[in-house]
Amino acid sequence: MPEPLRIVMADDNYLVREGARRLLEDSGEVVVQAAVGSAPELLDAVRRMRPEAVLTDIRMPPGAVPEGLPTYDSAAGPVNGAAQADRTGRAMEGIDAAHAIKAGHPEIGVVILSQYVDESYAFELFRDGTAGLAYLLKDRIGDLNRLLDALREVSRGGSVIDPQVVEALVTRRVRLRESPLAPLTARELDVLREMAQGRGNAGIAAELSLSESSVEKHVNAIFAKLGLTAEPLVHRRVTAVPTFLREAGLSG
Amino acid sequence: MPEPLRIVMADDNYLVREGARRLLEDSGEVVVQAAVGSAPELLDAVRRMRPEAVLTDIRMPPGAVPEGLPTYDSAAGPVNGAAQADRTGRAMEGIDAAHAIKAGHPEIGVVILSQYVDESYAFELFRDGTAGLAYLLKDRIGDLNRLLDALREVSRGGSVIDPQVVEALVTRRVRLRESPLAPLTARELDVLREMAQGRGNAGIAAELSLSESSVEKHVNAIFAKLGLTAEPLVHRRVTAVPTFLREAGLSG
DNA sequence: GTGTTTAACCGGGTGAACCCTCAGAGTGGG
DNA sequence: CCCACTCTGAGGGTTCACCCGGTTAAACAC
Repeated sequence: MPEPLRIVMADDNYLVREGARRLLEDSGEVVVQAAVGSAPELLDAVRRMRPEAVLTDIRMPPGAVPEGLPTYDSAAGPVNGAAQADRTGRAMEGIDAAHAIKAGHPEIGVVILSQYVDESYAFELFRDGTAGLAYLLKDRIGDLNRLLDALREVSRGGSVIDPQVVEALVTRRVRLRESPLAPLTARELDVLREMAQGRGNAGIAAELSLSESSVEKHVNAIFAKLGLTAEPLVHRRVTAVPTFLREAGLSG
Repeated sequence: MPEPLRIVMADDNYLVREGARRLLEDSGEVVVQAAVGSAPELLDAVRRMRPEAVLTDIRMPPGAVPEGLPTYDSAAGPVNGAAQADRTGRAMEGIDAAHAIKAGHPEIGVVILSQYVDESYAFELFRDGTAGLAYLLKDRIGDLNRLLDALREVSRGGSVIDPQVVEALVTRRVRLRESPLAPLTARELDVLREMAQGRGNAGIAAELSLSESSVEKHVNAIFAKLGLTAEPLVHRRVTAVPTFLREAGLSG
């Protein structure tokens, strides 16, 4: 049996953090040097402990965990967080922490755990390369070995990506290429964006410093490219807007 | 120290299920008779074990967990789930299971764990009363005692609701009353719904078996009640639609 | 029985949104 | 240099969406 792997782990959810820590330690294959609840605490623990690998949730609060909630530090025992900080809603603090860790300690592997497949997050995680990085889905970890294997793999510079995440990355590229917005020119997108905000042609003209007839020209082209042919009972302007909002959400 | 509480727990997430089970058992205050990964398995385990309390995630798949993923049954040891079943996307299987358990065994308490505050789920959980039921948020469980206290409370017929959930229930009622859609008559809502689907006045007239001038009359009243006064650069029809979609999502 | 509200519908008028044709300028590729 | 595309703009015409005032009928509350 190889020597246990030294890791630091982070999850702001108490049950996940303490439960996973217990499972990993009881396996005998991992030493959990710290189990923390926020991104700053994670970076601090990595600095102090120099683990071989890090296991973190993708959704990490940027501030400390709420006051009174304990985390675990093998050198100092349970510690209390600082004053409560509000969530920013950004779900990438785990990824930001991974990049920061990699920048400061390239030899430390990082395993990111995510509740959902989100190809934009995976894309962001791997933008500087995949070495020493893993992206796993919480609901598809069927036993502890899968997690232990990932930790070991990243600690020696390898990479592990859940197949569903790979598939999502591939389909994202295809959907962007096949988006109904793809044939629109930049100016047409400008006009459609203003249209989606409820502006009439005069309002769009004012906003983009164009004449109304130019706006009309663009609007007609937009309808044609989105395949919105004139139909007697349809209000095309209204139907163009959700198309734009849906596709804009995809790419922006 | 009182006698340990006998519980059955359910969560389709392996890390949460096995980690929480380990934490609870190590506390010495709980005996986990079964730890399962799906709603049917939960109901089956409750039938066989007759626990004093149940701890379940709100988001439970209706089918068995994927093949090969182990769950734990203290009488039978690790068991494998049946053939893989797709997720339905409904997040209330945990609540449906709670209702089923309460119907069959009123003396068994149920603790529901949820990742998010969702007042419609809480409303649904408590629609037949709150006795023997708890609704807790995973991210606000700071230590094991909070969970143990809830399990004990529901096992003796009490009720525990996270204050954030109570607040969400209260603000839901207020928001429904203050919705901009509240002053609209039923017929106006019909017209607005068709409008939101991109129909012109002629299309709405055809769909609702009305004349166009009746539709025009309703449309004008809708704009007035939504406070959408005529402004030179604004296309009111386009701005009415997201208002409707947002508010309809709230109450639907 | 009376009054109010909702729902339906019409006619007339105005303004905005399409829709087509024509035209000029700038940019980039072959 | 030529061609295609994008962007801009105008004029003329048609259609649709508002907007107002008026009417009738049904349902409900007082």
